[in-house]
Amino acid sequence: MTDAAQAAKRAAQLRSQLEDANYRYHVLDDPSMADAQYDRLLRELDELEAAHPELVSPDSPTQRVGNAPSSAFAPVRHAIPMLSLGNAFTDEEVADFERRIEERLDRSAPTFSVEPKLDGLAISLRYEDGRFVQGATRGDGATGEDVTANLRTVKAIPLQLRGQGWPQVLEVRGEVYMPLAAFKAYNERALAEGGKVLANPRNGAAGSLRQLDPRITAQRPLAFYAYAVGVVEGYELPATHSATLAKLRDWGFPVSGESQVVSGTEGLLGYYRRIGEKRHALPFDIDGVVYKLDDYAGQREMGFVSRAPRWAIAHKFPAQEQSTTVESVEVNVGRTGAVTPWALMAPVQVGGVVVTRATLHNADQVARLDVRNGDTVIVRRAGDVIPEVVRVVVEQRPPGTQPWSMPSHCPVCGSELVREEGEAVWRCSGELICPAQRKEAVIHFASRRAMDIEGLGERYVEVLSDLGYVQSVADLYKLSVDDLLEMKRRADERDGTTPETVKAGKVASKWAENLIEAIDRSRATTLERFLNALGIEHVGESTAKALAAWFGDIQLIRRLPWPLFKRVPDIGGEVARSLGHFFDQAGNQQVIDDLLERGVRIEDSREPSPKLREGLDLATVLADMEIAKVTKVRAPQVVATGALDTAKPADAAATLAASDLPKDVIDSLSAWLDEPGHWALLQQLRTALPELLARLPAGAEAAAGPLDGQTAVLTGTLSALSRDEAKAKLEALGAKVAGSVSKKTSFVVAGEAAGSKLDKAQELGVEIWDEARLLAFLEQHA
DNA sequence: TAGCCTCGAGTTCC
DNA sequence: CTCGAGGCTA
Repeated sequence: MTDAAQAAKRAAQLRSQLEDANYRYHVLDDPSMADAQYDRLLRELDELEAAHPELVSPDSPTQRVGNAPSSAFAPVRHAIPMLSLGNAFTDEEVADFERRIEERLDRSAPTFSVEPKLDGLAISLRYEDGRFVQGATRGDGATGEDVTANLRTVKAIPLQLRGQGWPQVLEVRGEVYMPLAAFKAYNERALAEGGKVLANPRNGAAGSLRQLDPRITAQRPLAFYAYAVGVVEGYELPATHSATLAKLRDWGFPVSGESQVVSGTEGLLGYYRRIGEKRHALPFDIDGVVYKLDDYAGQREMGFVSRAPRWAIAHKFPAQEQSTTVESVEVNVGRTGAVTPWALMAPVQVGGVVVTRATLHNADQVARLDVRNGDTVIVRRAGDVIPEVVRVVVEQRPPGTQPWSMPSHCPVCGSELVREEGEAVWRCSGELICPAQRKEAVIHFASRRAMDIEGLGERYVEVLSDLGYVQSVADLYKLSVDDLLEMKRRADERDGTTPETVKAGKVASKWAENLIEAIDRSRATTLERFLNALGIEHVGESTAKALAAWFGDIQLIRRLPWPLFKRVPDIGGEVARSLGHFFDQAGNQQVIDDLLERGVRIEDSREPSPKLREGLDLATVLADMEIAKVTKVRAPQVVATGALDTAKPADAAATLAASDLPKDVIDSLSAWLDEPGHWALLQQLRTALPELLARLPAGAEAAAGPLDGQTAVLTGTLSALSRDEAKAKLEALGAKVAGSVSKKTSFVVAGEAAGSKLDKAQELGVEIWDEARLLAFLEQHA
């Protein structure tokens, strides 16, 4: 055999191996070859073709890396037009579609071939004698663009048909798309390398096919599914669409594994529901499902209306992404004074609900998106719930707009807005004088997880606050039924809505009585709720619970020098200082006094926890205070000098100077002691420490629970008990209940419709309990 | 000091 | 649900 003949034989062998690997990977979803081996064979073929240029053919796998750029896309006329489909959005419309077919064909419950509708780009592929010769976009349906060179780079598209007995001429229609995982990976890499990221998988796929340089297309992770045929010559197709799909698969085309055959309206809607539920688990974006009458005879009989077939329809999911216009960018002032910008938009349906507003988080986010008044924006419901502005359509920006900027003063109270070094949020400096902050504080105070005043929502707090009835949260406990009725009258007067009927009067007084009763019920509370209700910065539910468990008593907590808060696990310098700052303010102490005076009772006061004993000494606390140079090692040495037991700062400084401590320690401590308030804080600590120690019960630890040291996470909806109840019961058995899954999670309790947390648990191999298992466990350890 | 894990805070709509 | 930031740990 000649050298050239041998090379030709080897090249043919390599091509067949590589195409086979492609087929197994993209069509059968059953890879037979490691990526590295694939690359090795491809390189060998490439070298072989370089040495023997006569061996290069357009259907060689080496050509998938893309050829040099072409200048434009030639128009391609579709001999059989690429149809568009009619849309159905409701069950009703699907039923109508099915009924029309039943009536016209005089059949009951006809059979349909159904499949997901991929959100990609429709294309047509032409094969002559089994070889891929031309690929075109859909275009307007009659004429598309020749993108053959780009399509050659898509590995899921066979360059040569498999098996035997295929038509002499075959046009295959299908969708080019970008799998979600590949899209994500591509963007991550692009971001890391400073390249351009793709906006979404659909645009990514469309943009990739319109690249003039196929070598760029080759870099994009595109995939393909076949769903129909166009021109077929020299071949008799099977009688049904579903059988044709099976043929396409045999010939080497990927066909959606989700396609099925169902019958009647019920079959169609059932399929729609099943796919809808699976939608987020699918590895690609879909925007609905497609129903096609399965038998070709029936299709011919049904015919067409204008451009769309009567025998097929797309049943669309409610759109998850929509465009709308920004009417204005407004700001909101929260409980902590955080000023958050949000967009007021023209109402638009997104994922089945009407959206008019979306948060923009903070000034940085507005700048990043560059949202301006009048802009057209793309809105999406993040995690299917919360509306979010994805991006601005800059091409549609009206002329003469200015970038948005954060106002310099609070829109509610006029105080200056300030931003802490290194923080993202701007805050209103008005604190307690800002009506917005006061209002939010009251709403938080009354909320379910705080004092739980039923019926006191945002609406009423707003009026109570505006009309001056409630300045501080303690004022709530001064309100009478008459106050509320008068307030309501004034509010109605203000709004100009006053139907003064006897009935309205009765309804109003019943409302007032109920609210007063709810306020009264809230007087009996727990320390945890009370602490949470105060609205101390950085102190939410979880921290409030820890404080309650460790210190047990509000009278102790409200007078504790701040470094002692750091004795509690999960409380560090920031939170401890925040607590100290809050209780240092006379106004806040007054509010606590007022609340207790007006009948608020903390019903679970108890001794501080004996676990505190460890570390309740001056040296440990001193090390906690984050004084420069006074470390864990140095603090005991400082205490040993006795300098802190002296009567005046000057004495302390003298004692320190006389000690054998390093000079830098002495200097930094002396400087610290010179600052206002620090000496006083030290004196407080010296009295508080022994007092606290004396209050600690000598008793042993509580009995061990069966879930001690375990962390549980709840997700989905439980049926027998609420999430809060489940949480409380698990905690009673010693477990910690966290909000998110990590590798530290001991087990995840998954109820109905569990979402991303369940996925995460599976990914990390965390143990998963269903509700039955939880109930059985609780039962057993009751 | 970086890199988890959590918690807090703000948010939308029914 | 998401983002930002605090606390803890290797």
